[in-house]
Amino acid sequence: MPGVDDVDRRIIAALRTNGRVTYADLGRQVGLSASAVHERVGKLETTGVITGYHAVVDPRTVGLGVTALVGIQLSDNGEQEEVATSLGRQPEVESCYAVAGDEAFIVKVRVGTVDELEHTLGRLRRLEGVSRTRTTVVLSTRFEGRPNPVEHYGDPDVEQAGR
Amino acid sequence: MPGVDDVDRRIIAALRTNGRVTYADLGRQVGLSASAVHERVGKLETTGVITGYHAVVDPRTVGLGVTALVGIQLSDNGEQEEVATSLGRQPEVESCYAVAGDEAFIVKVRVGTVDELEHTLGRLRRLEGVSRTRTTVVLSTRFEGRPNPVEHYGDPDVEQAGR
DNA sequence: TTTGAAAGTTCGCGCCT
DNA sequence: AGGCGCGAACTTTCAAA
Repeated sequence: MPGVDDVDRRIIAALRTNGRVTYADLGRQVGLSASAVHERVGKLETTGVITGYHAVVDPRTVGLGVTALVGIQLSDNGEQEEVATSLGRQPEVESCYAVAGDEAFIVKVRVGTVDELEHTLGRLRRLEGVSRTRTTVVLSTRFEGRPNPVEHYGDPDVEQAGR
Repeated sequence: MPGVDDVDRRIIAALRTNGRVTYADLGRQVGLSASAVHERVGKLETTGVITGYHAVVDPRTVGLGVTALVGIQLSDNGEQEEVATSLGRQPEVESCYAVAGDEAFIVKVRVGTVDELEHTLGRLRRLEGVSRTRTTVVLSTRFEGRPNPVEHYGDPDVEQAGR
């Protein structure tokens, strides 16, 4: 588990910005041959730094115009792991974070209509181990999943030592 | 602004799962020639259905091990649009949602350490137009940005009619 | 939408530093 | 180790039908 060096960071930044750049282009951007970049990207993938490449779709264009953030409280005997698993089975739940505070999870839900939201919330509330939900409706997404700028990528070791 | 048809939906699903598939492969998956797929994907891009392709990076491996969800309250004279713009200028703020409720925004922040989180929160609180922040620290990310299953993609018109 | 063909890309391998 | 260049196979990206 080696360090991610400076060239890797620039490769990562480029791939976060455009996940479909060719290795040839990437090489031009970072000043390496296509084969060298190919090799490095392969290593970043197998070491788990890059976990995948995904097209991002405007949810409204595919009938998912309603987004909500939902806090999930466990019941007294609620098992955190089991609830997490159940949440993972709900297709409307796009992201799931275990959080500090009196809620066990905050999840992001995407559905087509408020009708559907009502349905989905009912389903979440009825999951084994869940006592309460608290829903915040998203009115508009200003920006989302923005690639963090390059200068914010660092070697984890350096980060921990240096502050 | 035409409808997204069934083949488009399958193309979208494939590209959400693997944003780097070749058009040739895509064509095999959906039963079309590479050029036909190429044409369709180009159309999906220019009509704003597909907004981009991004590599997904494990934040921990690039020194961003701390995530928090932060609610932002406006001060009495706080201008929503201006605050949104300011939030967009903070590189630690990865996503920003305008929400219903007594907070104007909920943002997702990523930093390297809790020290840095303290710093970033101080900065957010001091932004023109912001009165309060309320921070929820993420303990673990169970899953994030999961591609919604295909059966959840639909023609927006059909969705609205059909429920 | 398909075919066809030129230009460009991927990706393994061996050599070089 | 890691980068480079080669080369065969494959992919992209046109135009024509």
